[in-house]
Amino acid sequence: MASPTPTPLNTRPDPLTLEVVELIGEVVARFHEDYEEAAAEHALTGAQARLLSLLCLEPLPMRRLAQRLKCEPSNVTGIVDRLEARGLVERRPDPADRRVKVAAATAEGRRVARGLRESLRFAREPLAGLSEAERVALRDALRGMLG
Amino acid sequence: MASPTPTPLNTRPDPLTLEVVELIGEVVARFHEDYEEAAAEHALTGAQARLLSLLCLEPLPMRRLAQRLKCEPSNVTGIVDRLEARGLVERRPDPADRRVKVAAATAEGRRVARGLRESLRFAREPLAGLSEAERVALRDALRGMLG
DNA sequence: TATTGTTATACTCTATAACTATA
DNA sequence: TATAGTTATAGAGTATAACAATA
Repeated sequence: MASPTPTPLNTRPDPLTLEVVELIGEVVARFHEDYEEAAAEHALTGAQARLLSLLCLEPLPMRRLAQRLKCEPSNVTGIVDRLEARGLVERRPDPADRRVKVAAATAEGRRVARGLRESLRFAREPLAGLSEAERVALRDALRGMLG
Repeated sequence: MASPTPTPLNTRPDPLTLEVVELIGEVVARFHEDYEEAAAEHALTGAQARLLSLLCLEPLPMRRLAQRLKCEPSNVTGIVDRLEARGLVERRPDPADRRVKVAAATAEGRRVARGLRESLRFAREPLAGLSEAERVALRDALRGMLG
């Protein structure tokens, strides 16, 4: 029997799906703008802000950091260098494996990261305009998208 | 009287809002990954892909292009240079103002942009997993967010 | 031998400032 | 004089390849 699934992968999406794609693109663009702007307010680049935020959750070896940021390990060296020069991050030896260097946020780094989170207006303000029911619907739809 | 508005700007967001913010961040990250990957499949950088996509909607003077991309006009010169070298974009004189150069996608540029759009899996596939009602709810919530 | 982090290199994107050709 | 586009310059992110230290 024919499947009732909406938007099969190899046919054209329906107008509703197209509009949602368009809207997601706009949200993504605004979110990014807002993130870069918030980072700049703290004299950080986007990459630096993302790395610092990751390290505020837990210290990570350089290699792992590269995996999380989805970039080459060689890039992480420079980003950590610049954050370390500002005292926001430090490199610690791993006693279990002397090849490994574990990057960790300093107290100052965590302070800056907190300020960064609080600067993120867009992710919060427009949400304030939604009713609780709308936010629940949005949450469920987003969960569904992320599988 | 106390306002019943959810998430006033200068207080901590409630857990629901926090989760939605988290989810939006993930969607944004995945969307971006997907976009960069699709661009790379066509030997384009993200910036080149965005500029080319804009020009497929309508030709634009360099200055306007910079405004749309939210970057300095001097950057647009290089991006258009690289796309022009590959025959995907061309610069046309503006008869009304000889200072202006209008950038336009070539037929080949439009072909590449079409392939690019079709490569954007993430924006479409996860949506296919949502019911029509969920997609409507998502659309309305996104519209609400964008004001 | 394999792995971790780094260095060296080259390219792109970015902003700033100075230049040119028009207006 | 003001504006459109460019050039020149410098900093940052990115990938690739080669390297040292360690496993």
